[in-house]
Amino acid sequence: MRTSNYLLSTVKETPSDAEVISHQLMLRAGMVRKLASGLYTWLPTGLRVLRKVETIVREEMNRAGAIEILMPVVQPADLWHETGRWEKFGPELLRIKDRHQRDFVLGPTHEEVITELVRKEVSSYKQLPLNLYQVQTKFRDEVRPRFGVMRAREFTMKDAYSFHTSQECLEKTYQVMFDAYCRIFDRLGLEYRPVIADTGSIGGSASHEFHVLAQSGEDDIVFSDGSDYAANIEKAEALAPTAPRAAATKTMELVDTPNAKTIEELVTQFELPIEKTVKTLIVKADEESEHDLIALLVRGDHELNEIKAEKLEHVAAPLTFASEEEIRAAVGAGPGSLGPVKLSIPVIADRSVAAMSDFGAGANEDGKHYFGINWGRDAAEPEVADIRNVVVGDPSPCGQGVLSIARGIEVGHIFQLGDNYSKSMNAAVLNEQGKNQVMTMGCYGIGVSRIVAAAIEQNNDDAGIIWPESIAPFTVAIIPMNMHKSHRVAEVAEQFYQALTEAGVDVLFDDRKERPGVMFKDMELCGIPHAIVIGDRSLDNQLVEYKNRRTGEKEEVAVDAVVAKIIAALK
RNA sequence: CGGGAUAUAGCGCAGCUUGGUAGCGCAUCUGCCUGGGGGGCAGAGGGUCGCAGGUUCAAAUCCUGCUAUUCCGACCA
Repeated sequence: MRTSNYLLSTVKETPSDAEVISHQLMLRAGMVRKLASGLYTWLPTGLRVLRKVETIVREEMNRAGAIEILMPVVQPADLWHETGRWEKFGPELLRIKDRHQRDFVLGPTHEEVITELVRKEVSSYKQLPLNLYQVQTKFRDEVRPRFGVMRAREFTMKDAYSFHTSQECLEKTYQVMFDAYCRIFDRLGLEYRPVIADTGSIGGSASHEFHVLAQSGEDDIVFSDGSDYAANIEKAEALAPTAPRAAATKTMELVDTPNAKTIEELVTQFELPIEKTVKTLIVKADEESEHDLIALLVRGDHELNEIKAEKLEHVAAPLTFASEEEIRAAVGAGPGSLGPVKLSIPVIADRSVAAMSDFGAGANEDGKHYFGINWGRDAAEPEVADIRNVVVGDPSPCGQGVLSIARGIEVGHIFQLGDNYSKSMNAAVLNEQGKNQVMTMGCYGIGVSRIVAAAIEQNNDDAGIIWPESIAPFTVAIIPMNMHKSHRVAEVAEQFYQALTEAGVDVLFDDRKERPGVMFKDMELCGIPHAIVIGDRSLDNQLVEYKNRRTGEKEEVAVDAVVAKIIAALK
């Protein structure tokens, strides 16, 4: 490609509304442009990268035995009613009507459509297992789109769905997909980790996420230093303290705490160790509970894990915090003065809270706390559950090592769905006994457009993007000095361009009538891995300069050797 | 959903307090110079100041409403 025939669209200044580095660089390098909140146009350079990612994903999916199809973005609401997700999905699901006033959705995912397809097309166990995938646009009406294509509303996703007659068969395909994902992220040249994950709104049992490690990631990933255990913090189990609860040493006292509405205020004003305090969070109970509200207790220095909490029996899902009015009506005190003593609603305590003694908590009376509370004596022994986020230094749930935490960008997610969708949609085949059998499903997603941003988060410097070779928009840049005056330079540049193009290399030939500095900056901003600089100065000695974007190393190479050198380096 | 901020040339911003001719840098176009790191000189084009009302002789500027964008929060006990 010649820049004179191309839309390079690079920008010198950093757009003011771009927060993270990948978003800034994608705008500056002319990869994407925003059309509206969460909606992006892909410019030629961005599209080239996107396509390269797609190609790697396709190659590895095909290699792993998956078969490509393409399903519509617009889906009839009927299917979503069948699975109950029309109600469950919430406002993220964009609902539209056609001219006949029939309901449709813009597909945020395709379980319904694929299950509808397979229940019609597949009727015998002999046709299974089957693994179908597509690379398709998804739409999720995100609460807060941000970070450019990292969390966009419209985005490109590879989604695969497998169908089986047995759990064993599903597990086999699940493992094949797990391995294929590792190959994909290896080839993409990214630093990533597969982690144990929650299944979220998609549903199902076993699940792993693939995270690209980056500071700007939106998820907390938990690692053990004593094994290869890794999990999303949503899913990482906080083990019960091994030491038994210490015996009570204090009597409970009622203390006036008019200015302590938060744990922090309580701790600083009364010199209480934060590990001796308890937070009381009031959430709504589900319809089957006898009570409207439930109290959740975590230690003052811990955070509630909402995913764990909403899975508890009698806790309403999605987790909903009670309003101040509801709390006052039920407890008689407002937030800031709540605690387990003489509390009239059911209490669920975190494991670490259950192991506490002589602790402080609200008195359920405005402006007062109890200090020196002990379970059994001052409050009934609570129901105990794991409801907190793990923290750095916690013992690993695998039994070996302690936990550390890093940020990750979720770029892949695989699930064993089981019969969640096939059952509600009655997707069955005849088995070997000639009996109807509901299929077991797996589903496997990769955020293709998000990978482009994630790759930049991991690969950039002050000058711009540093693409891994496998997904660079161009592999080689030809940068001629003063080409429009020097015939010699132009001739050599043309010759390189043809030779590399014929060799199947993606070349960007900067034939603009620009000054050298402009061309250098643009090629570096765009992250092209290899550059050949041609100028009269070195041509005098039959040399040109080779420059590596990642290492920054420069090398003088003989004019007639540089093309061969680069082609060799690419293999 | 709650709170804050912003909206002026393609991009980044000033002007608004104290109402009175629409401004800067970059980019764009023309010419000349320069030609190994976003160069120089000279000239040019480009704006219903987010939208709709209101106040006023006069509104980018003051008032009201709306829209869009963006940041923070949504762990608060």
